Amino acid sequence: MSTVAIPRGTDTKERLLRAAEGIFGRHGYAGTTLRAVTAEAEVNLASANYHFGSKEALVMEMLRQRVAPINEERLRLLDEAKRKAEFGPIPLEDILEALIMPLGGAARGQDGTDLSFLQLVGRSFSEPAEFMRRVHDTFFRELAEVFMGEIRRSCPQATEADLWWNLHFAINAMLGSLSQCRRVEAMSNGICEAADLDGMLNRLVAFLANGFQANTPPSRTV
Amino acid sequence: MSTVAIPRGTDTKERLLRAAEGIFGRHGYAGTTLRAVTAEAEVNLASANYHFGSKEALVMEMLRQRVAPINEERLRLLDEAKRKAEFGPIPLEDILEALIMPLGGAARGQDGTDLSFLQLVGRSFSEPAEFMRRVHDTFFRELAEVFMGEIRRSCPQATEADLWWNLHFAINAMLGSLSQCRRVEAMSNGICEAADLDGMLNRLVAFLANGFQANTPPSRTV
DNA sequence: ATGTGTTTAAAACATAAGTTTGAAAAGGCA
DNA sequence: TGCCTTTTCAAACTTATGTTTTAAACACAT
Repeated sequence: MSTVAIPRGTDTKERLLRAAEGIFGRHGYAGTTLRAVTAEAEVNLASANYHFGSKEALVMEMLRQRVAPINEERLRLLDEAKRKAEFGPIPLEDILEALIMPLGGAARGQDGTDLSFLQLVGRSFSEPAEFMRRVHDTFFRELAEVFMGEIRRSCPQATEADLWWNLHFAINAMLGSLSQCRRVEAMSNGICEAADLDGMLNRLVAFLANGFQANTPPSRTV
Repeated sequence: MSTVAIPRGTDTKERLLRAAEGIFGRHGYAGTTLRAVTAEAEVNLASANYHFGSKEALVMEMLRQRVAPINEERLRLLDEAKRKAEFGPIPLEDILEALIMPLGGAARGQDGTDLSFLQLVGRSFSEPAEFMRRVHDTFFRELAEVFMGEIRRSCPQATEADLWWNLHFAINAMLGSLSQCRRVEAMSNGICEAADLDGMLNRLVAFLANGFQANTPPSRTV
């Protein structure tokens, strides 16, 4: 049932964060019970509240530690692409790569690929819990603005509405597809392999880069 | 807090299904409590178990009643497109329209556009609850096969892996984007309007049709 | 060694939620 | 009307879960 056991000797706070990560990824916020987390972490139930104050605070801290480095890497890659483009418009594909590829790096732990981490990121977006919305605003609103700035420069012919809609589609395709990547294996009867992270991410980037080139046609009746 | 009140006179079973619909859409499966549902339906708490046997059965029945007509409409549109193409390969855009447009019709109730219905559909995909996975397999596995059959005929040059991955991206973009369509309004500071259902769906179809044309490039290192 | 602040432990508490129960009310039919 | 079935209702039951409490164990400086 559980994933790789958390090594003994690790201090309690760290063990809690690690256990929360796996359980949140697999079962979502509501399904993350402190009893399950403390059991997997092999620590006492009360220690969760002792160290973090509340379940919300524990999950928030876990997300912060996991998401912050990814966003830093995203901005770093975006900056790198900017310099590569000599501060002119960045090719859209490079922008999307900067957004997407850091997720691959983060999912590749020391003990192989951890797909439940991708679920975790996806859930942080789709969770209905009210406080998760705040979480997301905290971590992603500013990032979206920065990326939108570059996208705008790269697609001068598109309207603002076009760009925001396309970014919306891209973000949701990214989070949904990665979060649910196990499903494509089942659907395709094993032809697609989610464990091939690079393959998956490259396909995703190509798909979204193409999608972005859609100049939205005028509304038509269906 | 609640949406439009459910008209009195409606029989209990119907009231429960309608209330469950709105609450499930807004708060997900775990957040759908029988107490909240029966309160919104203005019926007694015990009636949920009396009429449906369990919370799972109530939600399942609600989903069945909502999803089944959509899938029928999807197959009808696909068939229509097939005949329009004189039983040759169907244009990819038409296939995607058959998949997506019925969601718009379903979200347009008698009292205006009901965006929470789109959330409902999206959640039925992303919910971590184990039984929701079964729900989904029940309703969508066969549908995916049928659509894949047509997609395959329309893209003879692509590999099976290409097609399944692209379909995966498209489905997740569709469900995620529609489910979270409120967010694009916030992100764009009101430039994008989710209430304009036709506009949103047309943009989505265009985006995905373009994305599908991505011939996945060979894996490259990043 | 002793005292002090920190961490862990077991148990209890309070609340929320799915379900069950038994009686009352409503509906239908001879 | 009288009888039977179906439905509604209020209340209780059971379990799950976040949180708190109190004491013991521990770490470490004096």
